Amino acid sequence: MNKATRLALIEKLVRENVIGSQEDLLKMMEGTGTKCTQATLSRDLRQLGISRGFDGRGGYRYLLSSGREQAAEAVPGSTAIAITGITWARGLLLISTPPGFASAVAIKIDRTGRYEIAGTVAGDDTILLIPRDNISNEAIEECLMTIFQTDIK
Amino acid sequence: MNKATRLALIEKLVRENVIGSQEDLLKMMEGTGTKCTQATLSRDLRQLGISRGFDGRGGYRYLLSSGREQAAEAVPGSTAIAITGITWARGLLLISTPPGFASAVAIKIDRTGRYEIAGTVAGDDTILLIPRDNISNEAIEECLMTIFQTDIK
DNA sequence: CTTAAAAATGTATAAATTTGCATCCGAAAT
DNA sequence: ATTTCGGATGCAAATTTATACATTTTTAAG
Repeated sequence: MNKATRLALIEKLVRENVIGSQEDLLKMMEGTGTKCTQATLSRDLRQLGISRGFDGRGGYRYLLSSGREQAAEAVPGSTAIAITGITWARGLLLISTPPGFASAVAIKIDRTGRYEIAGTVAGDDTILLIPRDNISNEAIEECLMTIFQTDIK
Repeated sequence: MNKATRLALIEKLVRENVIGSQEDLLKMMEGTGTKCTQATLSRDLRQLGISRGFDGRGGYRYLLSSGREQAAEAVPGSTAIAITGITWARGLLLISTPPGFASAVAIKIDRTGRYEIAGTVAGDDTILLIPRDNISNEAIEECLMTIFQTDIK
């Protein structure tokens, strides 16, 4: 039994069940032959981006983070790692970041003054990037590569 | 001081700051004259649907449930001067403002309820204005002229 | 195969959050 | 003004989660 198997099991259990505590999850794992301690579970949940929210009926429930992407390990001083995902939609690029990081990343993009990028709008953990007319998605992605590659170790 | 005030303060603080524990939030509340105990905070957070997630850097952060954003406080006085530029792209209008002014300007636009404008999204220094289908760029620009001309001395 | 370094895990403990219970406070009714 | 009722709150205990530390396991390099 390896860690990947355990993480997969945990994600599956959390996705398919209403689980209110780590102890409950542990019990659920017992039958499967893939067990661990509560401490390990705590660490696993963080790695999976699974946090405890509310079940809407007065109780708690573990939930997969809405962002869906799990952030890579942080590299201090780097903003490149603050991009956790990108999605194209209607000619616009949605950039995901960890909570609170959107502004910092957007500012970095804005400062380059790249012509291809008409502008950005940053929320808390999402940036909307609007390309100029007649600029391809590929060109924009290349811009981002250029902007952030020096930050990537 | 009543509960509604406290809840509003808590939501505002959580929305605008990276808060990792209830104790931290308590300390932040101290200066405001609206205080309570950590136990009450725990109950308040549940009521507001605010739960603890991850900040993407190895720490924790309290988060509002499903990305509900809240309009910022309107800035009294002239907002016309707060528009530093506009750019059309992909049928959308990007409005630039000085840092921090986007919300105030966007609110002013929204309040007019102009039919031609489907909606706006404000970041910190940029507003994305989405025109309704089949509305010309010129019509939108005229709307803005109308909205802001009274502010222009 | 052996060794060194890194990663993973469990144990024990600390830290953080939740909750039971008693009390307090304010609104409505008498 | 007094009583009554229900929500709100603080306190302290219980519960739940996170982490420091030691140990084991895995990985990588000779």
